[in-house]
Amino acid sequence: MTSTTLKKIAQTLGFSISTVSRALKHHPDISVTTRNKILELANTLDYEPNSFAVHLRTQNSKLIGIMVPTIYNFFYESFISAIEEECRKNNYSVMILQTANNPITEAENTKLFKQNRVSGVFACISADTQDYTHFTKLADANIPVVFFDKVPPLEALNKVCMADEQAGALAATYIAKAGKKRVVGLFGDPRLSITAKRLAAFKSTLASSAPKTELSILHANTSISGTEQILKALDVTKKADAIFCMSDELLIGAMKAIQQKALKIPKDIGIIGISNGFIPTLFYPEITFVETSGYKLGKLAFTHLINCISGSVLTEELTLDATLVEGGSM
Amino acid sequence: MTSTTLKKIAQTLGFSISTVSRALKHHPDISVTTRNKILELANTLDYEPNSFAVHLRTQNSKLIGIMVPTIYNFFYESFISAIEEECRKNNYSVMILQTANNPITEAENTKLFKQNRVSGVFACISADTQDYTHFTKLADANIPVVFFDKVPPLEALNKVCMADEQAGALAATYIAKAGKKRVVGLFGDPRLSITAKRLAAFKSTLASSAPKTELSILHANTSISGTEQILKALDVTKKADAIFCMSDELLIGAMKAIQQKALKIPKDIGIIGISNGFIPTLFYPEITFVETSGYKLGKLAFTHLINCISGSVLTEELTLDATLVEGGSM
DNA sequence: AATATTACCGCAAACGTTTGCGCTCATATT
DNA sequence: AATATGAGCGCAAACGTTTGCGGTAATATT
Repeated sequence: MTSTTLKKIAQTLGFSISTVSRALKHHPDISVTTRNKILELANTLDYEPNSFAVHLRTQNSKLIGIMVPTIYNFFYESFISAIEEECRKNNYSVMILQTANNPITEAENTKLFKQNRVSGVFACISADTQDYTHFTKLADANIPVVFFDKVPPLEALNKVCMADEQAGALAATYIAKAGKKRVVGLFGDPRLSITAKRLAAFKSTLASSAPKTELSILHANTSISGTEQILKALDVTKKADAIFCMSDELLIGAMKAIQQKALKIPKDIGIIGISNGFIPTLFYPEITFVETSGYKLGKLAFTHLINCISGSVLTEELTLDATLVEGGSM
Repeated sequence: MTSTTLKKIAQTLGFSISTVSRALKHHPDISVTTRNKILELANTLDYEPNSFAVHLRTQNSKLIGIMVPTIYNFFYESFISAIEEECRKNNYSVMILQTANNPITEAENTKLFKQNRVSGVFACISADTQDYTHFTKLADANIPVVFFDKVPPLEALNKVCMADEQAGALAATYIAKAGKKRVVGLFGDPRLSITAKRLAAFKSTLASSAPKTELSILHANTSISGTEQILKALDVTKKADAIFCMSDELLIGAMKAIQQKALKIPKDIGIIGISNGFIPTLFYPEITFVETSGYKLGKLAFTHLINCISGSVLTEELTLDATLVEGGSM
């Protein structure tokens, strides 16, 4: 059984292909009676337009690419969900590609996007990416790119980010208010702009709102290394009384160390993170965190990309506010 | 800047379109010198074949659809990763669609797959799905479907599943060997075949290898309801000394209850799950679990689908062995 | 020297749509 | 009764590929 085409419908009904095409999209040129005949047959024959033919003809793929390090991450997942929702509404399809934080794969993916003539792409770069030429090639091919979350440190790009400074400051303020004295800050790859921003704001806010607080900054790229760092930090004589983790991954690492040391939260130690909200609820008591909503970011990014596609191309950088969600961990 | 086509290359070089096309795929009819000229220009012009035109002409989308309840799940994620890996190797693209466990969305998605003329689809149905006609429509359109994980209770379908009975039995054996006396089994939606299989095997194995064990079976559809169930179960006078969770979601729920009750693992209570391996490592000590590898399942499913596409269509049901991974939770 | 073979390349159709334009017939306008 | 209007439909080109077939010129074979 080969799939039904306009031609087949036209032939069995005795109309021309163009009439059938127009009837199916309720073109006013077609009379109601023939339109109904055509619609009916199309329905029973389960006609679905061949999107390859459509896109080839219209020169509009109605396809949007999303590139993330991994989809197994609540933040990206919710970002993707938001995009999917909007795409469904606007008759777009999504093409999701993972990079696994590998710059080679990243470059490969941009080629795939180009082959598939995507109308635009959302990209979250990996930590190791230094060369951005594959992205400029996309731009050369008239494919707008909106970077989100982890973005290149370059000017004149479309970026949609969390308010990283605000998030860092919010956490610092909370720790200061709780009256903590010895704070450990666990941060990610220092090369990432997201790390730099969160770190700077966290540091300066803590310094100004609680000047006497001891603060030690640790860096870790994986949850395992996070565990090791925190275990070491907890082995000193003057133990920390609060930990701040700038990401879910690091929070997972820190929590394992705390459980291993059998420390009670929040009695023995307080902990606060920056998260999209899933990981903090896995524990009891639930972890207090600064919320960074991938969903809202996705909605924002989508409208921005649509603007870019439609031509109102004003490269700009948008940011999304952060809010604090209280658990019982401090 | 519009994208480069065969025509453009042909015109600037003075060759015909067909020569360019053949040269680019190293057809023996084309001389080495012209081939090199063409390859060079194509390279500098950054030529990428228009996949819409290719697929329209070849009648082969080289596109594979994956439908899952959610991508935010380590099991599905690793399944998808395996598929992506194979697709990259074999020049396929993937189209990932989520159902959010909504049968309406599920039906919509099959339409999208059909529109995009996917060569085949992997589908994991949602618990609420009762009507399978949208899948039979896919089959009518000559699009093979391989069901995985959660599959319809029908005959004559392509299915790729975990060895659910074996997984349930493995967990039961482990509990019996540990000498546990009062066991709570936390299971998912009883309508799902996956639940039925795991439950039956778990029950009978436990009954035969440790006949004197008290066993109470609980059902929960969400992690929250899992927490509630376990909290209730822990409130009775004769507390359970072991908990079995048939899924990650339920494990999360159970762990929250245990943390809330401040029980020590494994001293106060033992716990074992069925998982793909991520969630159990979030805790200390890490949870012992029966491994169900989404990655391996993906590899298996892919070769099966390729067989179906190539026409060696023998509807069959494949299963994948389960193995036990020891943590320190029992 | 005549013929057969081969290397290299172009023609043209087809995949399934969309859409500008033009055609025919019926109705409305003088 | 002659013309203008419009409703309803078809023609044909185009989107960018792939590919069977045929053609020409150069080389090999007798």
